[in-house]
Amino acid sequence: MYYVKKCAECGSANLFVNREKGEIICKDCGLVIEDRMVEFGQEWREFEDSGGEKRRRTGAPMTYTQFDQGLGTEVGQKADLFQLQSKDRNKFFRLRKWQYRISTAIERNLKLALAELKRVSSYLKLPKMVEEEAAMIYTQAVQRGLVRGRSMESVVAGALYAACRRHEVPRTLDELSEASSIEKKEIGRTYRFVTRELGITILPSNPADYIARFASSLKLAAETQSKAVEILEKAQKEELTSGRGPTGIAAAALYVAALMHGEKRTQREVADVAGVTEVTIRNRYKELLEKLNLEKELKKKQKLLKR
DNA sequence: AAGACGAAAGTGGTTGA
DNA sequence: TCAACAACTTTCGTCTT
Repeated sequence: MYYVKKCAECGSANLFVNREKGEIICKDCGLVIEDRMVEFGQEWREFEDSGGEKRRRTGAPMTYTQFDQGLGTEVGQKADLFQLQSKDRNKFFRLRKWQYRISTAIERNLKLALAELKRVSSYLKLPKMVEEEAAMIYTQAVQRGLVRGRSMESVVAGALYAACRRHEVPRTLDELSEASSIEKKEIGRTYRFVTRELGITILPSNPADYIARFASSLKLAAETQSKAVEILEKAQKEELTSGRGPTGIAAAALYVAALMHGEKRTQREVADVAGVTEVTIRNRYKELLEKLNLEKELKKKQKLLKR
């Protein structure tokens, strides 16, 4: 659907469409081809329910997509967008006058919020799609009055965090916190609240998603990276990953993988980039060695490396 | 001296009555 | 709403390289 037929990376036509997540994934190389499949089943239904019959096809959902597409464009065009949006709303508040005040308030809020969102997003070097998704989530949150009683910034941060998770480019709460100067727990709270209220389903984040970023911070070879992922897969099977912090597991897997490939990093170094403590790495590391029988493999490699 | 290891106590969040 | 609980952190002493 949506006209994507081939993988941009390897040209394969072997694609997997995940409607729920709005993604197309190449089965051969794993590239996620983002398309504008803005299909949030649950939210749309919500709007259909409250928006009346006429708006069913062309109402609120269109606004999102227009808004969404416009996000990626230049500032000059942004004004048009807001006009469009208010134009769209005009129809609505002809019927209900009081809506006027709310919608202008929403627009004002949105302008500020999107500026903040952009700032944080560029600070974290997030992909455009994530930024747009976050904007969409934020827009919905505002329209549903979820910002009331919370600071705008914290909702922005929460929306960004959610968008990151949905796109499997996870940033830790710590990173979001640093970028937005909102407390970690506050972001977590609004994140949970917003996703619950909007009915956004988020897959539990996968430790493997962190590997690439951590590995490059540590300047580890690609080999080591894939070894770490391999270890992670085994760990999943042994149910070592459930309930534990994904970053800790990712860090431990990387640590082991680095040892095996003679690219030794100290626990401290790994712990720092992963944002966990050495103790956590040690615990995970111990579990990994025990449960996956990596001990002999590790010793063998190390003996080899000594010579 | 630096890193690895592990015990013990403390913190923040989840869960279930 | 509160207490029990698991995961994680902090701190610190000891062992290893």
